[in-house]
Amino acid sequence: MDEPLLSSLNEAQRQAVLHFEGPALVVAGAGSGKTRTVVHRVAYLMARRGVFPSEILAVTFTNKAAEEMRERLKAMVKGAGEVWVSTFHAAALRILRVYGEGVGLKPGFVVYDEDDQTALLKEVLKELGLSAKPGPIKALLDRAKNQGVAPEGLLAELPEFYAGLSRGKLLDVLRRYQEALLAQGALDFGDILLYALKLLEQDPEVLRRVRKRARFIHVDEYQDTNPVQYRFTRLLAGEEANLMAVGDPDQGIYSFRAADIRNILDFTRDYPEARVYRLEENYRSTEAILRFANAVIVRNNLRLEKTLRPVKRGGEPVRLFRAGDAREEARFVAEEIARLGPPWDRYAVLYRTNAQSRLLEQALAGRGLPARVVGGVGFFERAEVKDLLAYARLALNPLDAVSLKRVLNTPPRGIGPATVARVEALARERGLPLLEALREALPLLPRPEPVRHFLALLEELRDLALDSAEAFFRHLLEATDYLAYLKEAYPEDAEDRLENVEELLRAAKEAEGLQDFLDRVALTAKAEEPGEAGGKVALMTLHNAKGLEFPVVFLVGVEEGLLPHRSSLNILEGLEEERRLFYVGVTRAQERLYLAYAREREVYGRLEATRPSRFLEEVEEGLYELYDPYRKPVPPPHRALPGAFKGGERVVHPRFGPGTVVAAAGDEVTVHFEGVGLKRLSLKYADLRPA
DNA sequence: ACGCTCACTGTTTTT
DNA sequence: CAGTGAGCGT
Repeated sequence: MDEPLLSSLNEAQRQAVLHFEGPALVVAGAGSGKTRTVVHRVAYLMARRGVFPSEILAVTFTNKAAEEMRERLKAMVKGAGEVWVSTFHAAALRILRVYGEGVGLKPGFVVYDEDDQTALLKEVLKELGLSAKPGPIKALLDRAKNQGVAPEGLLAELPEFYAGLSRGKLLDVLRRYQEALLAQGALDFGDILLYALKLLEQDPEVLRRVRKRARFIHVDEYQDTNPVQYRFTRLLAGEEANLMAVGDPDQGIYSFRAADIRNILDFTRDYPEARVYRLEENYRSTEAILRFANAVIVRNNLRLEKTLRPVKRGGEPVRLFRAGDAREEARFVAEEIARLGPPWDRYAVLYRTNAQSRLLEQALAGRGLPARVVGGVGFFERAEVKDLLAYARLALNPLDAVSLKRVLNTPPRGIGPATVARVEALARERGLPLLEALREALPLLPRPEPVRHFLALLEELRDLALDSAEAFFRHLLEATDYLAYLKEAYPEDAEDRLENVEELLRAAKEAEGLQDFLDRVALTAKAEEPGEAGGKVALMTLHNAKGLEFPVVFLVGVEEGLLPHRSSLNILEGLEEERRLFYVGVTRAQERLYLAYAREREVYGRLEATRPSRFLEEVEEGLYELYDPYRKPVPPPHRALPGAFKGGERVVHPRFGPGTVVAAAGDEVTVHFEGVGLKRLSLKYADLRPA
């Protein structure tokens, strides 16, 4: 590394970069050059301190962040390719792939995603003859795993009946779930870290080896670590504790995932030797934006005192737009973007909940503005992609019953519920894995051919599983005639789905092998989907926006109930986290920041009056201004109410377009839409307006 | 065994 | 309203 590179840093950054051994806490405000500092520090360790790249670990929060760090390191210092840069989960999974048998994992174990987890939970409930909602149980399970406590420990805090089950029954479910999971060679997301931690705790030899590979540790976004990650880090750091924790307590927004900002607040207590470095000089945002941001976050109590100092003086004022409803809010965003002009990837629209994206998408599309939604329904969660992945997992792990059931009759091959019931009964009776039972059941079936066929297919796939991931999928598509099935089963949107399959193949090409591919997929967040080039307006939740920056940011839905979200209000410190979320959104903006709220908004399809967010009231008036350049000449016709029609009236529906009322009876209206046909609508729900 | 229609349910955020 | 699951008709 060149000395001039060091001189390109500010004083605080330089101090942090020069830190050598022992623990360090880098309190890095938004836009203060955090990644830059870590990258320089790693480079400095290698170039000036004689540390081998193979002794350095850098943990990031997302794969995307890991990738970026890897790239920047490679560009700066030779040999950086050997630095271990990874997310917590990817690091843990890697450890488990190598040493997992030590904690009872089967080779070729698979990682279940949320859907699989829910599917298994449903199975268990069915098996135990209980009717309960899987959702809350899953939440409980996740919480226990993220906190690293046995489910019994959490149970005590719950009401006697939770999710419609007594404590005893609930415990049965949780135990049976874990048992089933392990029996079929699967881990759920929470297990990954938990098992890795267990492994390091109980096997000194493994710990020694991993420590050798992680003599100097960096943890990014330390404020988002949960108790398991905390213990994992602490154990790995050991006595030497060459640990650099980097983060910002003001940006801790993952408590629902059991992240605890106390981990960063208490760092100097946990590591009394720690040196503290504060990066408060902000290179990202204008002074106007930062003054607003500082005014927001200063209201929090649970923080380390910190004030961001702008490098960019002055700037456009922060602007607030007050819309009548969400549609108008969306229209404002679209019109303002259109007015300011391309390039479109300068803009981001941020919101609290995914449900808010729809209207925004529509409004942007209506103005012909290209947009991409980051997150939402993830690529790897689409049915056709999940089908193919299920085949792959099954090929690597024949014990995986969830995947087996998914593909058993997809594409349809004549294996129906009757057969499944029979096979499951046999499996239970004889204590066999499902696939074994399928084989054993052959002589007992009235129509064994389809099953025999399926078993032969699996054999074939098992051999192919060792090939490249791409070759595997190509063969799979051929052997199952899957594309033809897609066209037949989804005549409406077969094209999109075929495109998704293409995308899967493209992604598979990048992987080292099938196992590697599946691991990557399991650890890839929705927000990091493949494809999706630039040149588009970015739409995403505030959570997804963390770590990103945009010249122009629209932060919409700044309302009571939404931001702060209503669900946070009865949670201790929930309000502070909502404020941090707002702060994160605000600090994404480089040049211009727009805030917006709507006076009424649809919730569950019901219209509700709203109030502006208390966060706005907390900020002094002078730090933002009202903005309304599009005073509309004619207010849009209001939604039709029951009794508004007799028949013959012209109306407009957001999806079906213009139409004519054919018949009306109270709330029920029948409308003929041009080019669509007759539709029966309920005025209570349908957004039907007089034309 | 398959596909369709009908009712129900749910929205906080995601590695 | 939209997405999902259950039940029915073929």
